[in-house]
Amino acid sequence: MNAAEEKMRKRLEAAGLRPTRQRISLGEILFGRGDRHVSAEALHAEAAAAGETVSLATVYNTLRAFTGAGLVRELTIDANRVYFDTNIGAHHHFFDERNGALMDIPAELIKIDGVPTPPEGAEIEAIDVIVRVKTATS
Amino acid sequence: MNAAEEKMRKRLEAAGLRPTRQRISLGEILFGRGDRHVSAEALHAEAAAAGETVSLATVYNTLRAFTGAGLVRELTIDANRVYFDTNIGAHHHFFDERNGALMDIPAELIKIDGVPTPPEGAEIEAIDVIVRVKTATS
DNA sequence: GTGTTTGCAAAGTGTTTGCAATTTA
DNA sequence: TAAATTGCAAACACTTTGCAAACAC
Repeated sequence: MNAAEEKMRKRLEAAGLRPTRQRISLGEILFGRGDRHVSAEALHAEAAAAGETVSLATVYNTLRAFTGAGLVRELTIDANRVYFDTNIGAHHHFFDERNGALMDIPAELIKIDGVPTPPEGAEIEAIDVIVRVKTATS
Repeated sequence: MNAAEEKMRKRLEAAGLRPTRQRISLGEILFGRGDRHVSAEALHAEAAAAGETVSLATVYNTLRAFTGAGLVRELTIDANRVYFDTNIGAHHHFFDERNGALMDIPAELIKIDGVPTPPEGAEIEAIDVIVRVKTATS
């Protein structure tokens, strides 16, 4: 029995999710190597490349389940693709419009002042800072 | 000859766009009343409500043309819908996740410090701050 | 066993495209 | 008249859904 697999199984149980074969596989890919930003499509491809059999629908289901359980966070950065971020703490992003690359910016680095009081009855959920960059054309 | 229409015609010409009937109509709706945030679908509905005959495809074409000409700016805020902002100056946004409402925050109000140097060879295009709020459930 | 999850294929959204007809300069 | 624009319907890319079979507890 693989140790990483066992650990993932526990992590899913702790989050109240049934540790199915597919969720364990996807979890290992997502959380196995530091912070990641993935689209459903990309995760599906990675799973396939790793020899795991997981349908695209299940990848979507799983990512939604992980999001609901707080293991992962949805990012809105590109209008035609949902990204999921395995870093669930507060932080910001560099987004390279040329190639779609995303890079974390630790929350402590950026100081934001002067955010006005939200409209009557609204409460601030999150403050997202996206630094859009373009790499020079080669 | 409507004065507003004539003005819009000139504005389009100045931007290097042919002033077609459809572009003038859409332009008047977009720029006629202060800063606006619209989706293609919403603009199409508004045009229809105003009695203008414009196909949805043309609304998309026009918004793309306006974006290219710098009359309008694309906003990435919601993963399944593109918004266009008639305010092309630097500024930020409140976004109400409950009802999709968008509200401008003047750039001068918010001070951002500590943005790290972008990765090698990349240049900062824009810094977007999105303050996500939720109105209390009624 | 009972309720959950999977996976397929079909349906759904929002957006783009091909192309003939129309319009603009 | 030449080049750009329109509008329809079809094509697209991404995501969700319906439902029967497989699985977890």
